Amino acid sequence: MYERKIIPNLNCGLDLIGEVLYGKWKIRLLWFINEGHLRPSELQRKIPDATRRVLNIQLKELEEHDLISKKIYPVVPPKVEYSLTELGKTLIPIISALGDWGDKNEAFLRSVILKRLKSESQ
Amino acid sequence: MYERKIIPNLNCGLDLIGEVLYGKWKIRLLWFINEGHLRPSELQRKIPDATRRVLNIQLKELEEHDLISKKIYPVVPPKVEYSLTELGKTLIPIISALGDWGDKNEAFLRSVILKRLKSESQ
DNA sequence: ACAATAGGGGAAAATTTTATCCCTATTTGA
DNA sequence: TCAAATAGGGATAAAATTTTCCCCTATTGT
Repeated sequence: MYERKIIPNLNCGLDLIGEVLYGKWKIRLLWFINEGHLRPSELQRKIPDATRRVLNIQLKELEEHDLISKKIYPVVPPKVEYSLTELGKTLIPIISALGDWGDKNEAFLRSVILKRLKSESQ
Repeated sequence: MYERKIIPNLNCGLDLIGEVLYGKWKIRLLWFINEGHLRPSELQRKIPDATRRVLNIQLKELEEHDLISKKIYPVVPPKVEYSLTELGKTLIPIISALGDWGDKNEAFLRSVILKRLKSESQ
């Protein structure tokens, strides 16, 4: 596992939530788990742009930060189900607000983001 | 400027907001600008852990995404003031909710984050 | 025997982000 | 005359994250 060389700041609430939510796929993982897609393979289907590997890594981090919990069923082939912890559930309204904001401003955001990407590659 | 090789997905609201808020200091920048710290040097004092350089870069991105606007006063020494755009202002309640969540769970979050950092470097 | 299924992980490469260092310019004050 | 304040940028290095590639487990069904 990668060992950080720069110790993160944990001064304020924003630092703390940043530390547990920073990760390209984490918010989506929480969202889809909340929607009932509990198994790793389902999550992979919902997030096809991420590789299995990253999803595993980010799921593990979410678990270590106690936002989700993992249940392993002792069957073959293996079955695993994730679920939100109580703490994780309290994030859902916030994630929902984030998604709503993005949806509401969808057209505008898409245009400014694309404009910037184009000017980058001029 | 860095040119991305992987084109970001812009499918849903979460993708879009992620694209404009992803950046280590962006949320704090928006927050402090909202609090009335408008000038680059003030923002640097509020966020001493970031270098001038990164703040400039992230401020520019926020500006290109139309979350903040920049006013340059033609004086010497130079004076610059940022302010939230109407769109930027609509993010404040969400950022506030993020910070509140972090504050409310401060003790717990700090402990799980530190536990994970330690186990990393075992 | 062997593929399919469902889950997972190590190592290294690639990508992206952030940090460091060194420059520019102008005016005020010591 | 020289430092401080104020804002900014280029080049490069370092750090962090994500992706790619290949490997493993064990059982069931063909």
